[in-house]
Amino acid sequence: MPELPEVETIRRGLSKFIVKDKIKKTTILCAKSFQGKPEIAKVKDIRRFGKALIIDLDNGKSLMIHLRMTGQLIYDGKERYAAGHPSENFVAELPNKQTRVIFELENGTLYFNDQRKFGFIKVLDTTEVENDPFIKKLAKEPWQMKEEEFYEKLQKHTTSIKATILDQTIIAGLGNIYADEALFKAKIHPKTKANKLTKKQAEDLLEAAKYVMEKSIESGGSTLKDYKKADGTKGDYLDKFAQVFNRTNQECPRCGAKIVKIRVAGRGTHICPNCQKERE
DNA sequence: CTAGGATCCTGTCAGC
DNA sequence: TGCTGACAGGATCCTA
Repeated sequence: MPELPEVETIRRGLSKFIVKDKIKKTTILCAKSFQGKPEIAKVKDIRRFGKALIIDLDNGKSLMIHLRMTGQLIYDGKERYAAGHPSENFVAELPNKQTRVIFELENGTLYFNDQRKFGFIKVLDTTEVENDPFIKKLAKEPWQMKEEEFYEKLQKHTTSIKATILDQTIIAGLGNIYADEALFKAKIHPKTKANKLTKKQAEDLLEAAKYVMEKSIESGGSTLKDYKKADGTKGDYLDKFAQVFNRTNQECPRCGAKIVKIRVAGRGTHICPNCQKERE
């Protein structure tokens, strides 16, 4: 679930708590969730490549973390910092049955929770991070991509524009939410063939992708502070910026038509049938 | 090379 | 209440 904005939010938030602190002990509760041998070392830096997080250690090793659908990182020290897939775990007693890995640091504890076990942490030599297959194949992020380059890339793909922008080797960072949001903003139907987009549409889409993700990063993605409202009830951070995602039957904020949920590229897809007309 | 579908896993929710 | 199937903010592998 966490897409680029959530992972960037975690990178920024977690850095404040664990950079310069030392990992003293690692407890692996689910073997599938941790590949390699745990390291005892200080945290030097946290980097991000697309949706992957890299924790660089001071002994030449790095921890690559991919949260996939349901991963979360929750730091418990003097205060709690939780981000990733929003759930009750943000405020729950930890560890619990969804906790897969526990890192004990000098000043606190970092929990890696992951309901569906699709996410993982793996130990790499820091010098090898950029050779990791996932990271090596990763395309540029929207901010690094030129309009012309994006348009040229789309010309090579005959599948739906939604499937195309979800492909991290074509453009990095978008997931199901921001793909829907960007397509809505650019007024493009998700089933449109990628190579049928006009140059103007490609430009609008790239611009929209940057806009929706920037806006989400500014609002802090899904973090503890958004999760629990002042009255103690469950928050919904999506309400802050999502125009179509998870808003089936609600009114389109642009034209008032009812938002519809369809299936594209095997994923639930939200559109305004009036703003995003299917052509041909 | 492409594209579509199954798959990894656990949990929740709608419908009967 | 209990069961069943569909679905889930991701990516890879397999097939044709």
